Amino acid sequence: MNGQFSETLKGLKLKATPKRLAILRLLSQESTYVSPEEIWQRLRGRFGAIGLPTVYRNLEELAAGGVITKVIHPNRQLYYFLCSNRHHHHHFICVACRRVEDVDVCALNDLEREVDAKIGGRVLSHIVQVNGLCRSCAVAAAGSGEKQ
Amino acid sequence: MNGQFSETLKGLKLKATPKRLAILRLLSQESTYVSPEEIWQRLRGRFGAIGLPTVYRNLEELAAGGVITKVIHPNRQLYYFLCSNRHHHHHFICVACRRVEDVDVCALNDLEREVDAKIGGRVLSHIVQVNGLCRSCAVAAAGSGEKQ
DNA sequence: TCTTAAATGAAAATCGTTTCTCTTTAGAAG
DNA sequence: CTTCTAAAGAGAAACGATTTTCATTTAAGA
Ligand SMILES: [Zn+2]
Ligand SMILES: [Zn+2]
Ligand SMILES: [Zn+2]
Ligand SMILES: [Zn+2]
Repeated sequence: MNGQFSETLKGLKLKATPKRLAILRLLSQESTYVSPEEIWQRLRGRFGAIGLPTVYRNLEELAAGGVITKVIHPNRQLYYFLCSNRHHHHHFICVACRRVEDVDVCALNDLEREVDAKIGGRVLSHIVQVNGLCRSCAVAAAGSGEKQ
Repeated sequence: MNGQFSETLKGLKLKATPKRLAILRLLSQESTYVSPEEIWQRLRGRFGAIGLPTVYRNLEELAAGGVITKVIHPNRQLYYFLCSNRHHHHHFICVACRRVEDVDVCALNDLEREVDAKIGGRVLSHIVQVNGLCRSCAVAAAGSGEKQ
């Protein structure tokens, strides 16, 4: 389990430090997207301490290495999510409870090709994300009275 | 021309103030995405003055009203773009020169339907954006020596 | 005009994120 | 098991884009 993560880190040429392993372990157990601050709060007790900059740095490195994913949030803050789905896909995120669901959109390679053909140049990255309320949050919202 | 914008603002129940009209005019003449700060800089001379918060507020209102579009930028700062294409579509953005090109992806309604069916709940918004280098910027980058 | 809610500017606050600098440590080499 | 060094981390401070506050001005309908 930890060996798994150590391998992952070795693959990225990152040292398998306790902090990194803890961050990975936490993310892997979490089914929602999480902010650096939250990760920091949850990790503070264990270890003597962990610095917030360390959390930010590691999350950034892991995201750059493709191990975790950044969430594009309407509030423009940073959130990360570890998804074990190894195929190219994208996400539905619940803005209320922060759950994440995989979305397999078939047209993505087509998309990149279309852009490539029409615009030329180089595609560096693409974002596809659906924001909303998951079923339970939508039901809850409907239960109390809100718009419509 | 200004009447056009006044109508737009009236439609959003926003007063047609000189500042708003100027922001709209500026955006409509611009073929790239622009930051609030840049808009502010360019508008300072005309009028006695315009406040940066005013720029931020108005851009946000216009975006909320669907008149302009937010760009999701890798550097996580705010950028806006006024696109006259009235159909549902998304964008290719050049991270170098900030040009914006329309991308018509056919699968979008399908996407929302798929999410709706698979996940349930309520879809509030979706993001589709392709980031890269436009043709000329890619050529320029290739011209000088960079990675690969 | 007159009236009023909306809009604005200037200054200050906010706060998520990053930088700095010194100390510690993982991991490879011997 | 030591030694060595580049990488990693802690804590504090800085940063800076964005937002808030609040007193003043203004668009627009009556
Ligand atoms: Zn996933
Ligand atoms: Zn939810
Ligand atoms: Zn370009
Ligand atoms: Zn467009």
